[in-house]
Amino acid sequence: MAVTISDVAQAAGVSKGAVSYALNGQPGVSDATRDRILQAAKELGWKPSLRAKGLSSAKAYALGLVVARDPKLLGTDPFFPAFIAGIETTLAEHDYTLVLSVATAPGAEERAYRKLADGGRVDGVILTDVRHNDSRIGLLRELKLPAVTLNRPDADSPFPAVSMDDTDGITAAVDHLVGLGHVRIGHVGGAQEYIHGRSRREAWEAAMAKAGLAADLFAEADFTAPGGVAATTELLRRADRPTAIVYANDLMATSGQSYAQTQGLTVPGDLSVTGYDNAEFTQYLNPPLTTISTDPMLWGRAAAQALLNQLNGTHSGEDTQLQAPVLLVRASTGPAPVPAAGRSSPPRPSGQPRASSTATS
Amino acid sequence: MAVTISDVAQAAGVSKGAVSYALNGQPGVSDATRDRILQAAKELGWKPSLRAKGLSSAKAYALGLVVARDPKLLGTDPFFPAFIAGIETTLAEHDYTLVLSVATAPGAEERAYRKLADGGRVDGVILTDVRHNDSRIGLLRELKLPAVTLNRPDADSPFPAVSMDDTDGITAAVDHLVGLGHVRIGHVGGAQEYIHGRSRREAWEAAMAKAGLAADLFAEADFTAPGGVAATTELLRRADRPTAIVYANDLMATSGQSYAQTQGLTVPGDLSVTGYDNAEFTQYLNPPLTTISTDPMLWGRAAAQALLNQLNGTHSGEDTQLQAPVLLVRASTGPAPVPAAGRSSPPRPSGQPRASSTATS
DNA sequence: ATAATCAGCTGAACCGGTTTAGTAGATATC
DNA sequence: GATATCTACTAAACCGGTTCAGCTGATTAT
Repeated sequence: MAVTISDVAQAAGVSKGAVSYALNGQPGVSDATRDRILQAAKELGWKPSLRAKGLSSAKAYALGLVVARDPKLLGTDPFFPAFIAGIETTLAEHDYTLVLSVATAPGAEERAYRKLADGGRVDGVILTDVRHNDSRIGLLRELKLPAVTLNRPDADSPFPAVSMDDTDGITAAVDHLVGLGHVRIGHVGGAQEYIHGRSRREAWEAAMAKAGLAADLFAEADFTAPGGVAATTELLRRADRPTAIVYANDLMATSGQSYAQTQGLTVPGDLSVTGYDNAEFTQYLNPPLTTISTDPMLWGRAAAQALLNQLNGTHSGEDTQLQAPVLLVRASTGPAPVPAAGRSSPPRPSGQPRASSTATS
Repeated sequence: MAVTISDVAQAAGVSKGAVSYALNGQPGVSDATRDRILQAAKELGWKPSLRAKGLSSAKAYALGLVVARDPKLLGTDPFFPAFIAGIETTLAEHDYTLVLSVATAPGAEERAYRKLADGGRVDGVILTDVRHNDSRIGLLRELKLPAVTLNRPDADSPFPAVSMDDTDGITAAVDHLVGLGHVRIGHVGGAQEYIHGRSRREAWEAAMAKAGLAADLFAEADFTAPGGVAATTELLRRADRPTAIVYANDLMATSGQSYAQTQGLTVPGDLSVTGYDNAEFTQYLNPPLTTISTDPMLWGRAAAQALLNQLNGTHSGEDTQLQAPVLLVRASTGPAPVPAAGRSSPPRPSGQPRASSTATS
């Protein structure tokens, strides 16, 4: 087998304990001896066994992430890969690893958390996609598994939260559309079961109210592409159909925009569209999508850091608030269409940051 | 602390060893005693510590996956999430977990493998995105870390491979285009450093040769959207520019198609386009993308299974060959344009299934 | 009837670290 | 000069499982 602490101890002519002290920078060995031990360790190429370390120190040196999504949807969501990359950048500095669990079948999610907790495979977990009255926070409490949540749950939660407010982005999108002269601005929401589905809807409602507009063009969907089509269909069928739709994510915006086009509407001529997430492919759509650019990688970094802080006791007790995402204006939004009857002055695209190259004339 | 094997032993009135035998279904205890022990274990809610188990049995009960990609690209690639979900479905049955590592910085990849190997955090790894003369197989050999590779490396590899041949899909795409009357069929390849970048190119060349056509319209890209634009630009600038392009993945096809449209070409009127992967968003493009539908989830299942088989010694020694992906014909491919006699300007947008509302005129 | 075998169990060693209790020798204290 | 204190270390217990050697009492073979 591989070289163990005993081999190193023997080579350096000391006891196992001394090697342990030397390695971990603890007092109890003289500098001279420490150097000798470290030298021997290096020569033998000793890497302390994480398993043994974990057994005696009762730590797993791993964090867990359970992703509960339809794998079909998963593949389309740009959030997780970047988020995970962010987690990794933090973990790389603290020799922790990430244990990832994907729960696709119903009920698999709870089993996944139990699996991580039971054998002591992880020291804590990061909770994403927090739901309304999320049952997982009770579960984790029962399992005595430390955690951080992405955004603060609406139910009472003992866990620190790392939040990225989506209000500002949605507000900016609505304001942008209002500035373009739109008054019938719809919203295709994500599943309202998710708190980010809710908060985006509420942000839309608040922004509409602030502009003195009625927030009555709402259709709930489920963050999926087909869901986006269905919700868009519903909104466009209405007599007072919207001239602009704020979607709760890019995938729904993409499929909604595409659907509108197949119905003979031009984007943004007849319908302006905004997304959320800034998935890379959205800038290659036709037209490129105006969307809200989040930073999932930063979120991952911060979440992992918050969890590690909690584990080693340096948690501040405060929630972490990350910088709010910003609106990215592209060509899928344009001036509101002029009512066919009276050719009254259409609102000019006032001081747009970037020219909408595909604006209908 | 939690309940341990000793607690169970005491409760059942037996020794620790007996509990271990009973739990693992090994001989050495009578059925009656076994039942009594399992009963006691259940009542106490005992979950054997993975850490302790791992220490004595010298196993980590975890598999590793190192993903080395630009996080930007990662988020757009539908492959990994589904692939990981596939791995999970296998692991869920074998109480193993998945340790995921994302290496973004250069050099981080090797460090990631070493990190997984050194502490004994994983029992084996799955190698994706195999490269030409991949240095990782030597590294893993050195680290004595069992592995399986996705597709067989071109360098000599001691590890079993789980392969999904991409020849058939590309061949089908080319045949499809040939059947539509195309003769100038280009290929935008992925980075040729990757063996799947190469094999797709070779498949294209072979299919072209089979059809008696010259395979001279090749442009190498890097699987990214901007890369796809650059390669498409290059191909379309040529005097003998292609009437159809076979892209090595969906992302490049998406950006390439979008670029062609901004240049005034209609798809598929002037240019037919095929992708590879069947990312979900591709069916919501305008026009929906003809692509090759792979099954990353199945691949993940199979790869994890092959690795587990290798670990417990039941590996057959044979590579696993998965079912080849199939061509999915959508609206981005159509009949080859008839060469306009006198004019060199692009033909009129002929009967498009959906109007390209934003074509610059 | 005695030896050989075997099922069923126990006690202890072991995996590779951490940590505690204890000790020898040097230094400080009075 | 005797005692207390401190430094630098060692030996051993410990984490929670697995596994091996050995012991017992019953069954089978001769």
